[in-house]
Amino acid sequence: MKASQLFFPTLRELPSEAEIVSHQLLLRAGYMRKTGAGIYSYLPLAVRVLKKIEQIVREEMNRADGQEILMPIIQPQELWEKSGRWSVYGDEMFRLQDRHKRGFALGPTHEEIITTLVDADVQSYRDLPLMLYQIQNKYRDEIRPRFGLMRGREFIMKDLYSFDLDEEGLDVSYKKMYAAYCAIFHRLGLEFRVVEADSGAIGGNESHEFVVLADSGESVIVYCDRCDYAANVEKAECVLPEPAKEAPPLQEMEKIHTPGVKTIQELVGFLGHPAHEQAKTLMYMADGELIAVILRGDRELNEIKLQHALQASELFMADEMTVREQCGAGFGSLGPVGLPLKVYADPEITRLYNFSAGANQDDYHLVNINLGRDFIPEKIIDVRNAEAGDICPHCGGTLQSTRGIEAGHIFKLGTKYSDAMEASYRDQNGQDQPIVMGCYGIGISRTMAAAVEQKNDQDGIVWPLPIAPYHLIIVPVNSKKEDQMEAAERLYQEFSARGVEVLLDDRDERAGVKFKDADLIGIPVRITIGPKSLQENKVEVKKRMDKENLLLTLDEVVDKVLAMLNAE
RNA sequence: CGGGGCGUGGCGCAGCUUGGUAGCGCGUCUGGUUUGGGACCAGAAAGUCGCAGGUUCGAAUCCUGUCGCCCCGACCA
Repeated sequence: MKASQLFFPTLRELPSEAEIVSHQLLLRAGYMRKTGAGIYSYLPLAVRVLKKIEQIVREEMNRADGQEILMPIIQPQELWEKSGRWSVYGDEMFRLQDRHKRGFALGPTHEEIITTLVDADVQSYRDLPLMLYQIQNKYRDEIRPRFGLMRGREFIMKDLYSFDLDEEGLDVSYKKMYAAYCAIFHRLGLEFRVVEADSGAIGGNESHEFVVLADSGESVIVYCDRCDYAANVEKAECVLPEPAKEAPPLQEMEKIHTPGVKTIQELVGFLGHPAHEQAKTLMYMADGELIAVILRGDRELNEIKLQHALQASELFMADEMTVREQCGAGFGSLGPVGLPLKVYADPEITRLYNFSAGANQDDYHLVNINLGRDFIPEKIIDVRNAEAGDICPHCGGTLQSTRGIEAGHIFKLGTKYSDAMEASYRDQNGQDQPIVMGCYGIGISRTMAAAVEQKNDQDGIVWPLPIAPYHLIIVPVNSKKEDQMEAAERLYQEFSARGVEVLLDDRDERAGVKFKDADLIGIPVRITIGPKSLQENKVEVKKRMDKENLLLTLDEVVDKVLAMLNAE
């Protein structure tokens, strides 16, 4: 491709709307433009990257016995009513009507369609197992789309669904997909981790996330420094350390006047007790009932764990009015002692002695509180987020923490949808059995953004070779010099003939502009053809991340660069 | 949905408090000089100041409404 023909409008200045680096660079480097909030148009360079990601995904899905299909984006309301999700899915689903006022949804996911499809045409145990997938746009009316492609309202996704006879079959399919996903992210050239994840509202009993590591990522994960354990902080089990041999003597509980002290930090200053010797009291409405949750002052509550532990279908933080009515004090003065409600305590509270917390009276706190003596929780439940420094639940090692972007997520669904959609097969004994399902997604467009987020520097994007829009860019320093252009054309032809995807920067621009653009759009290897070296029949080769040029003769450069690319 | 911010040539912004000629940088076009890390000179085109009402002799500027965008939160998984 000639750069003079390529539509890649690069910007010299940062677009004001972009906050994170992948968003900024994809706009600046001319990969995409915003069409609306969370809706983007992809320009030629982005399409090349997306197609490459899709192709890698497709190859691995096919290798794992997946078969590609394509389902409609527009989905009839009746299918969603059958699964019960038309009313449950809420505002996140784009809904529309046709001229006859029939309801439709823009597909946020395709369980309903595919289960219906499979139900109609899979009748015998002989037809299973089956794995079907598609690569297609998804639509979710996010409350707040943000960060460019990270959370869009329209995005490209690969979704595969597995259909098995039973749980054992599902295990096999799940393992296949797990392996295929590892292969995919490895081939994409990205650093990633597989983490145990919460399966959330989708249900099922096993789930893993594939997280592309990047400091700006929204997912926080912990991983063990000794074994291969890794988990989303929301899922990671928290392990209590061995108790101290001897509990310290219990001090007498005392009420302290603490005017104006509302936060843990303020109390640290006031009492001199560190946060981990205090208890934090959080108030939640769980299915309409006000409850209190106690955890160590320096910890964070994990609402998902709480919701699971309480088996609550509806859970949200209580408002101060309700709290004040029932507890006699506002936020910042609450504590477990004497609360007329169900109190749930994190296990760590059982290891706290003589700790402090609110007194349920404004401007007062209690010190030397002890569980068992001063209050008895309804239940001890693990409800905090895991953190770096925690004990690994598998091997006892120490957990480290890092951030990343959830690019893939695999779930065991079980029979949730096959029950709802009545998708069954006839077994060997002539009995109808529900099909056991799994679903497996990769955000293709999000993966592109995640790659940029992980691979960039001051000058722009640094694509891993497997997903770079072009492998190589040839830059004649001065496009008006015939000898330079001749050499450039010759190399362009030779590389192209050998299967290398080459961009030839034949634009009538100064060298500086060409270099800046080449770096910005992130082409892995650059060949520069300049007057001095060309006199010696040589050209310069430079990898995107290298500082130094390599001088090679025109005769050897093709083989050498091919070897370099193959080594990547 | 709550809080905050922003809408002014293609992009980034100033002007608004105190109403009176729409401005700067980048980009674009023409000509010339240049040509190894975002060149220089000269000239040019391009803006219903988001939209709709209102106040006023006069509105980018003041008032009301509305639409859109960005950030934080809640929500979702």
